[in-house]
Amino acid sequence: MAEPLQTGSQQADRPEEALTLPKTFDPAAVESRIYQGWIDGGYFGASPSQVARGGNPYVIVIPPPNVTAVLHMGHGLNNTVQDVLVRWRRMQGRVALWVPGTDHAGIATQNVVERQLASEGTSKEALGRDAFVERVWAFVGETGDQILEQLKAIGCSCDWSRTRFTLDEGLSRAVREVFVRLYEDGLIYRGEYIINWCPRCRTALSNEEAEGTEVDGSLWHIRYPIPAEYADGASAAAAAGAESVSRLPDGRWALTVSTTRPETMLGDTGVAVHPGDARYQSLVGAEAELPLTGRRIPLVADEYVDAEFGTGMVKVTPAHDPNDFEIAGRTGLAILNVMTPEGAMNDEVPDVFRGMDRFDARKAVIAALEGQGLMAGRDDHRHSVPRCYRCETVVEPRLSEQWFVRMKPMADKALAASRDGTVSFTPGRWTKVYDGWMENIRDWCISRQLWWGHRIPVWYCGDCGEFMVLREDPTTCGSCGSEDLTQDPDVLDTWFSSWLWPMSVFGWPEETEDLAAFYPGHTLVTAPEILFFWVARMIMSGLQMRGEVPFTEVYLHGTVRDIQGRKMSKSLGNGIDPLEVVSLFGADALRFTLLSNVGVGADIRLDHEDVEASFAPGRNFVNKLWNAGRFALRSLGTEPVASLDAVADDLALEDRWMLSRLRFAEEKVDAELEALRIHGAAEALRDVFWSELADWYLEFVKGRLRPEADAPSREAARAVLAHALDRVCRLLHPFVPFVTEELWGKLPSAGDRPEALIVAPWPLPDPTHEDSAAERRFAWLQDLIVQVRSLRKEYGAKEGQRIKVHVACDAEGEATLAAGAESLERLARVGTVEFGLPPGGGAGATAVLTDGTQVFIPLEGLVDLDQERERLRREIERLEGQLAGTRAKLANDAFVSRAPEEVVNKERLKEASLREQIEKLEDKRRTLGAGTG
RNA sequence: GGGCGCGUAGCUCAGUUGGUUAGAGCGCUACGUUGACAUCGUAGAGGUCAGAGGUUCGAGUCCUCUCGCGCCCA
Repeated sequence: MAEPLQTGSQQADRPEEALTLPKTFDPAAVESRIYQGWIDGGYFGASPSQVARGGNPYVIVIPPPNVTAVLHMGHGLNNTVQDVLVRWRRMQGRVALWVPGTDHAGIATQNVVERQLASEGTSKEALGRDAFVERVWAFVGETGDQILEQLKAIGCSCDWSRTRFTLDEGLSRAVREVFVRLYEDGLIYRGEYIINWCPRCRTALSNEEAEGTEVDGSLWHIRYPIPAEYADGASAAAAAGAESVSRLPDGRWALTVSTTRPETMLGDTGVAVHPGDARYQSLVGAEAELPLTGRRIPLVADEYVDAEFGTGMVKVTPAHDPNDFEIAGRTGLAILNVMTPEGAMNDEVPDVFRGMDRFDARKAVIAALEGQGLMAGRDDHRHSVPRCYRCETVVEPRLSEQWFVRMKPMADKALAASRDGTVSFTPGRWTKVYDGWMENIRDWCISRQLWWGHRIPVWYCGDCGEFMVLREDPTTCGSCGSEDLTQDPDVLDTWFSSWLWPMSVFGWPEETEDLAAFYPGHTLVTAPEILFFWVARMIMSGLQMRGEVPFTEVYLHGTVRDIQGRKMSKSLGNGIDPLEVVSLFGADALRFTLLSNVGVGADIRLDHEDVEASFAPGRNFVNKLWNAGRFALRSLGTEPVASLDAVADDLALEDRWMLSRLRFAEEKVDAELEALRIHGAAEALRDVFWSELADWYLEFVKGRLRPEADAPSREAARAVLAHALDRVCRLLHPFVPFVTEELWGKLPSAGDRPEALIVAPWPLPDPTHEDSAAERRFAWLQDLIVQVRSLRKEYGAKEGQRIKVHVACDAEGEATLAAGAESLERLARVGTVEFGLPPGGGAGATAVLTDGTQVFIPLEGLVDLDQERERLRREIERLEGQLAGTRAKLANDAFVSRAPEEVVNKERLKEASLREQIEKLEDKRRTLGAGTG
């Protein structure tokens, strides 16, 4: 049953039943109702007209999750952080807009559907391209918005009316526009180079998509015989110290090369040494016999070779290694591709290896070489093997014709934007990582041999051989008029559309009102893993296409890990499903747990085997908040609450203290959020709500809230309590939106207020509430109470036992105590308070506060005099330890003369305070007599 | 090989420009069901701030090195 959000106008006659809340907050019962209320209120939306009317926009675009994705804890963290920022800015009055959407995720999505087809006994080839793409669309149509629905469950306040998908028509137009424009500007080119090839996905990958993984592998040493006619050169080289040149058992000369991938030797077309390497001078220009193939390959000189590494001689496989490809380009070595797109050996290799998978071929080649006595040995070798970031198949460097983006010109601009602070990174250390990547930028291979994605807008003419790069599909060849046109079969890298996301979601390349109002945006929140893939490229495209960075601050949060520090992943089975957490403890508990853990850029550890313990902090916090609200509602009753102004003259010490602490928290939370220190804000909120409001203020005012209490005092307490809870709800709303909205809606308030907390104004610190005198005096009272409690406990006073307390303090203390006696009595279970120490001492326990106030508790029958003497001795010893440290500082001329005046003064005050405390404790100890202590 | 980061209580982590008695949550110990909350309260135990040098009147904080761990790029 949908119950509308509480509104300000309903405040006047709050029904009695609203005062009784269930003992624990039941998230399941209220979350969907609250969320629907926000939707119905239209609070998530933002329109350009608001900006046109002078509104100040605040824009976040979501890192679009894959259409195939289901929500994991990483998404949970990422989106919770974004929601905090957006809700905070919205309450500040900004035109806050958070644009949601999904990414078509070329390889990932295609893989999922291909697996489906395989399980049905068919394949994409059997279906044909068009039918396959249709099938993927159907799949996306079914499950594509699943993850966005899940975001609603954790409270995300995205403008759902603006949901975008990277394959939407408008966004596709943006992709095509950029491709054509960059081509026209000479920044896109087609060429035949070594690219990273995934033999399983059968597509090219960018350098960023080939992830290096360290493995303990092998370095094989293979001997290539040297034909007899070069024996003189070989013998000269050996004499010159070339260790890799030696004789085989049959007397032939041979040279030794090393490789981690023996199977590639079948594609060798040469051997190279450094031109300055004297050892091999006599062999440059000679030839070697390539084993197993019957081919002869030349020995060439090239600067690339490191004479110091290994034997200083390398085998060259131009079609299967990027460096070797470059060597071939410079030296004219032949280029021989020996593998199929699937990663098997092709027809260029001897019969026995043909059709063999590359890893089988490796074993076969090794065995064959051993059989011929040409395997010189093997060393353990730890090295990096690139794997496909989508399927983890070992990537094969492969010579092929692809489309590339020339990155250098764009990188220069993007680097400048970081250098001059136009865009900033939090934590700051990522700036260097970003700069480093920009400085060493490499061209971006953007074509993918997939069917799911943005088709490359290039057409080839079957008649004249020309090709065209076009914004609109052509019908005839621009050169010869032929209608025999074929579009490039490949699609573009998914990131080639996501790098436009901050512009394309607003309609670019059209100059829309949205674009004018909401571009550039402000904060980008994501994980460092996609700094290069996505963040860096968005900055480049923004600058290139519109001359402006797409956002000004980048917040890079940590990774969610398990208790052992392993990244949560499906394959490890160590993940925690955010939706499970929501159903168990509620969205607020999930959020607060994550948020109070996001130290800037630090990883978050959660125990997947004990979800309850992991999310207890958030759940407990929400429960505490709920119960404080429950108590307040009951105490405040149904009568109207006065404004703070109206009760200004009746404020008690604790009222002034609470207002002063609130003012501090308001300032602190805001400052922490500005600096993107989310956990700092969460901590400040916990402090003010739990440690101050709940632990102290509520306990202090309980008496004053009773119906029989003195009316002016009661009204003041009611006003301050209502105000404090209102402020705490507002400050907490971005963090725990559901429970605060629910509670706030039921709270009484002094005047009219907005219809919902989500759009209530963010609290501005009221400087008139700052009250250092109240803070000092209240702190004294707190100290007194804690000391009494501590002494009670020390001597085992029963909880229910009302004790008598003597307090010897100054006039201010007496005044404070006179007003706060009731609280002291209740909070420390005190029966009577007497000023001044009892004449003649007597059996009891003593404590001294930092200002010299003496607290004496006569505890007949409880206090053991020896125990008390021992306790006093330890206390004096502790204080003397501190005093010694302070005196040493003050005795140091260098400290007194060089440290700032205030630091020295502080030390002097500390010394006096310590001395006074020690003296009083010593006095007390003397009156207890020598005893045995 | 190059770069970045981390090492603070049993565990997970804060500690913002050097200046307090180094903090929080969880866990632990003792007591407690006083009409908000046992998803709680009160009191407490627990730290050579990885180690060694250095700068400074003063170092968890700045510098150098060592040890251990992680990540990124080649």
